[in-house]
Amino acid sequence: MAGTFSRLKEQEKDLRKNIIIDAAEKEFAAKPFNRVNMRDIAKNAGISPASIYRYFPDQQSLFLEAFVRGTSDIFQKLADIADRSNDGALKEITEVFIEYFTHNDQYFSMLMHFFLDGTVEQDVFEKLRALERNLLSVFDVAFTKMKIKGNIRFNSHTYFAGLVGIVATFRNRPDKELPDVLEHRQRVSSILAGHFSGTAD
Amino acid sequence: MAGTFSRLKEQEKDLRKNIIIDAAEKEFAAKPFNRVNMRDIAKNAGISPASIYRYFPDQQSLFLEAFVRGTSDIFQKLADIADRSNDGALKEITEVFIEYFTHNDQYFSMLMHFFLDGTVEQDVFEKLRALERNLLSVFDVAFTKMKIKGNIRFNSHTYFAGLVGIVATFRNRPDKELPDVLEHRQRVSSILAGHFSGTAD
DNA sequence: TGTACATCAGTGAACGCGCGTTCACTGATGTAC
DNA sequence: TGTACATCAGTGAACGCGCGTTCACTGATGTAC
Repeated sequence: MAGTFSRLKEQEKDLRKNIIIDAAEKEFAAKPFNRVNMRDIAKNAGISPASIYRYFPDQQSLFLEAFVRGTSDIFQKLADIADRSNDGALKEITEVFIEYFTHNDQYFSMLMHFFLDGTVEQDVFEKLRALERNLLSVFDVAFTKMKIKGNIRFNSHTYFAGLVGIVATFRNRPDKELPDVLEHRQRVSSILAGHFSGTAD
Repeated sequence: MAGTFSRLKEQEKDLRKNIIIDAAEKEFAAKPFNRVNMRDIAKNAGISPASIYRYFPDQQSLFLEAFVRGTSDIFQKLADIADRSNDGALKEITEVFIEYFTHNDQYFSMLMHFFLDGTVEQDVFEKLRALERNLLSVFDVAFTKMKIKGNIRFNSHTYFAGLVGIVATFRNRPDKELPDVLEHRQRVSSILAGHFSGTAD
């Protein structure tokens, strides 16, 4: 059957795509986002640079797919926490968010890059917007359960922006190791959570 | 007198430095930060690219000096507002901050670049840290006057991060014009201010 | 079972561009005597 | 007042590197008959 056959071929192609994304992720984990390049990804995947272009139209698409695949687990996890809790579990969501992006800074840098760069293509942009909406709705759930005063969605926006700002502002430095950065971010974000819970600390 | 003479020469040199910084600022205002280059700055200043290197050791130093000069007024203004107020004037500080960085996105992008890049040199980094401390102390003054509960400096950190996140997260888009972005940022930041004032809205 | 042809993954090398920075040089101005 | 020399701003052209992407080609596998 031609149908089954071409479906098989599609699956094989997807497998090979995933190998390239694996390689990209390894590169992202090994060095700062802005120094990851196609040659190194190819080398890491054991293929030639030109081959990548059989699977991805350009670099940006590859990066986006890596980002989406790499962050889907954590976004799902955050959604689950919010859904299952009675009180919104804002503190836990916050901690998990901070913990994840502290240990996976590559995705945070990528996100900031997409936000700040201004040269992202339309369809890439749309996909990111969809992701952002998903994430915001996690906070919507939390704030709804918390019965927060005022407009839910605006509060979600504000809170999300706050978390992004915390990760953007407190970063690795010559004198600061990762555990210290994590601790500081957790402390500061718990202050933020406190202000949004009505129980300042 | 050799003293006076060489002082005059120093002044002239500073004047010429400032002409280059003027040109850099014009470039920053005209296009996204990451597309500003030395050739265009030189062209804008009416000199050759090589000449810039008589006044600045490298691009990063020029950018930093442009940033410091370009933002010193607004930082001073924010400090004044906090100092002169009785209640800390958090709302006004917030509005001015958001308004400035919405209309001078080049400096915000530059700041984010310095934060996220990771390849900034030690002395550049130190100068930015000093600037950040200055800005944080503005919020310290405000929160002290507001008699906020908890650690003052940590609250300043949190609040500053929140504002940074708001500017980083809500940006110009194909479908969003500058006034809309400003309005949204103001609305969201006033929610943030509300949570830090104990009067949620 | 064999032959001509199509399809497609894969490749090394090269293209092309942007861009920070340096080079080797010119020309004006100041200084020593 | 004149001459040799030092200093320094300024320059056009080139260097050098990184890097995304494309080119022209090979070789394996599938298809038609």
